[in-house]
Amino acid sequence: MGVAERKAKEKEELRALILNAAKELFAEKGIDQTTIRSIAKEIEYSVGTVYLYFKDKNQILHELHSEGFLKLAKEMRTLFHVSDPMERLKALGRAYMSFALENTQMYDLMFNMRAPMEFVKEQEEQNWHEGSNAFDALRNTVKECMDQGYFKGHSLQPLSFTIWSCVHGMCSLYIRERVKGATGQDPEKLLYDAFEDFLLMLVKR
Amino acid sequence: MGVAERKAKEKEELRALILNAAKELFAEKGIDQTTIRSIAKEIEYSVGTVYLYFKDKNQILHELHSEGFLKLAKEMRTLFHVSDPMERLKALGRAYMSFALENTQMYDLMFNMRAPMEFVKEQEEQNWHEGSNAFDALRNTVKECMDQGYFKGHSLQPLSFTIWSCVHGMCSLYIRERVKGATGQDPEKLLYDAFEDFLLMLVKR
DNA sequence: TTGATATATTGAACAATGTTCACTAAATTT
DNA sequence: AAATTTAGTGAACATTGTTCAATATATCAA
Repeated sequence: MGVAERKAKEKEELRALILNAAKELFAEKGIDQTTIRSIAKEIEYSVGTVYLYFKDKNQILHELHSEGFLKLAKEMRTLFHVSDPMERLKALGRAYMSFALENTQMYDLMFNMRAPMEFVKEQEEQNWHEGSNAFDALRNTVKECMDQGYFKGHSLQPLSFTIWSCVHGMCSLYIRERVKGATGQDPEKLLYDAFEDFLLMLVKR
Repeated sequence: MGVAERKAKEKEELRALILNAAKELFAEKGIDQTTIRSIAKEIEYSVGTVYLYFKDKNQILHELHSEGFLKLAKEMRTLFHVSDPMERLKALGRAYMSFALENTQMYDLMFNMRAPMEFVKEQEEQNWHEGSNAFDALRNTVKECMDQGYFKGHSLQPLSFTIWSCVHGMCSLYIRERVKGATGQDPEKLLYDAFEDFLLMLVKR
């Protein structure tokens, strides 16, 4: 038992080592530069070893994407004490956007890249937990706003999706470098201004 | 002159042949399957020939992306006869979304992929004509709406960007396969519902 | 302790990709 | 007809993700 236990722990450690190396390379150099070889080199193991702990690159990227959702959830959890739902909704949106701007590679992985979804598709239960949990949290807050009289004439599901889309769209256009070229303005400033503008739109009864 | 003229024409034809082959492969199989080799094979020339007409793959993808903008502009142009600016804005949004849903690979290339922007960056005048022209058209229509009393309290530039972001966000989440997993709903239906919901939001004075 | 067994790790090798370039073929000019 | 310019070729290179026979290390049984 002692041996098996220790072995399991060691396996876990090496697994975590690989993931952390991947995460660092990823945040530093972006996905294109994060090759299996570069990960192996970073932790001073061979490429083959990486494949003993992960089925393929998609799995590595999927696990990183899950860590990203954990981090995002953690940052958002601190906002659930805000009792006024509309204030909470605004704060959640701001937090979401800050997360995207401060973790561009990770955000891109979570919401734009194909790799994590390819991995999800290969699983038996093809459920994208991370996504549905996040969307549920948003929808719950929107629901509370509606209960307080906001969003008259709107429906919960489409409205929630619209809100998500809007903030995601801003972040995505920013990360994929479309903002500066199209608008001719400083992207970060425009993003913040547009977000505030969107809140204004939301709050109209 | 006759010779030089004919030669130039032949060059143009082969160039167009390459682009068309690329466009077809692209729409059919997606970007990953559109390799230089597959393009060369399609037109029955060697890989080397492709590189006589295009600097690199980024340039090919950039030209395709430009064709995409032409097509989108063409579809939108038919809507400029709508005199009521708010009606025109709605119609433009609908057309934009339809374009994205019916040309997913092309839309992805135009607004998500890195390749065309990499090419733009390498040019002397790093201006993203296609993007800024499209955004200008949107902004002009938004401006007209404001002149008619819509969007009180909003600013032109951030508001225009917000509108773009919202529709782009929906299309992007759809194309990158995040909608079904997160919302548990039929993506196409949700997109249309959410779009209508967004229009509702826009129109409130 | 030692030999047998099981587990862990390696890195050369493969296929696919974008890209280059010395070579050949064709067309044009002299 | 020869020389020159232009067009086209495809083998070769570097870089990917991925595999797998060979090797090394650790565990266990006697």
